[in-house]
Amino acid sequence: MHLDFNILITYGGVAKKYQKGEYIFREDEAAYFYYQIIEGEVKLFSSNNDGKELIQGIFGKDRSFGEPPLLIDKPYPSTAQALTNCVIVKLRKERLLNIINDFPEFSIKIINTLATRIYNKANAVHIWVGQDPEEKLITFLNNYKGTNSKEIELIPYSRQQIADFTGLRVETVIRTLRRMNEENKVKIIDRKLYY
Amino acid sequence: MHLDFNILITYGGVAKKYQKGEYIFREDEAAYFYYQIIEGEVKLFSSNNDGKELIQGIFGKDRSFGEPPLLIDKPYPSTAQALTNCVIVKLRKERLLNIINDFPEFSIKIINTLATRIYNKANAVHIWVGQDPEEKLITFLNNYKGTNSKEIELIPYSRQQIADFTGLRVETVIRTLRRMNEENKVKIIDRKLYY
DNA sequence: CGGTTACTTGACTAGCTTCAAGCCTTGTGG
DNA sequence: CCACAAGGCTTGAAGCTAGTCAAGTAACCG
Repeated sequence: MHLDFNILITYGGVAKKYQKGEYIFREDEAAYFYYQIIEGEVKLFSSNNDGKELIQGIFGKDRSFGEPPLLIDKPYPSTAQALTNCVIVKLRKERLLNIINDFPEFSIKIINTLATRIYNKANAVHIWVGQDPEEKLITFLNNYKGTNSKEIELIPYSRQQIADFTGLRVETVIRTLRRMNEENKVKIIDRKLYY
Repeated sequence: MHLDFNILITYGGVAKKYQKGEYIFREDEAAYFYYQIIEGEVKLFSSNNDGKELIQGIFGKDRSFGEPPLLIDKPYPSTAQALTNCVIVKLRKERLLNIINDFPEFSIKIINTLATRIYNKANAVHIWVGQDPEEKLITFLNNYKGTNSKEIELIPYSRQQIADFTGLRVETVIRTLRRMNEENKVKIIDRKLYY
């Protein structure tokens, strides 16, 4: 989802700066705002008892995030953290509802956004169905490409991030990718991963 | 989501019987219909290369399913199969859109439904974050109770279904549940599971 | 009752995780 | 411009444990 900047400001949205590493919201907190990224990258993740993270998504410019809990008045099931310095517009829930009221065509937009996210999550499940690490990694890579669709491209994630996306350990990711490189299933050039 | 039966029929919905085991739709098929269960239970699942299943959900009376791909014109990411003999209303996509047009308040309903599903899926991710089987099972059981919220209750799933929900193997589920029973974390009476 | 399905148990094994250590790259401050 | 710190990446060795396979038992259903 992505609302026009001018509309956001008109309805009382406020652009706020976040330092790299700063938290935008945390797991279990109540949801009061609609967030849309103007600049920078945001990581959305849940963590388990041991502090291990599972990344739900990494978002960039013009992406909104955290709407589902906002829309249904539930606490956040995950934490949002700035990966880089960011500028993010915050808009109070009531104001978002005002926008939806004043521009009914947004309903359709929201429905499509939410349906798309469910669809993507349903696909992401394949990552965890896969028994062996290679299957998980391939599914992860395909899902990433699905949203971009070029032929072969740089995967802009660190080994640790890939591990946190797939639920594997860094070492397992490294070893598996190395083997897949030898088998020409991925390309690793100068430590960078291509697929 | 749940539409009134009379409205469904008025707009051209057709009630159809499905035998136990019959498929309602399959992974990768195009989506043309809105489905709502009148009677019986439906299992929604994806499978991997080895034929191992991962259950996305088991639904009963008055539940609709499969809307996200329908709304965004994508093929189904999972398969729907009748767990019992079922009666299900099928409604062509255009007719569903007609209903939405004629009853604008449904937009809100749909948005809430979709937001709720995303929220639940985000929670379900915790199932796979968990390293050890016990953590996965506890998360699964909590998620199940979350939608019902009674104190202690029968879990109406077979060991195999729990395995397919959590991505574990039947044997692992059995052994872990037995240990959890000994440690009073769950109750097993006469092979039935309570939590 | 006979057949089918679900559940249970034991033994074994593969391979992921863990732990520990070292290397490479990048950015920063003197 | 160089030295150093910090973070990411890589490797090896060892242990644990969930998966696999095989067999047997209990419940359910017609």
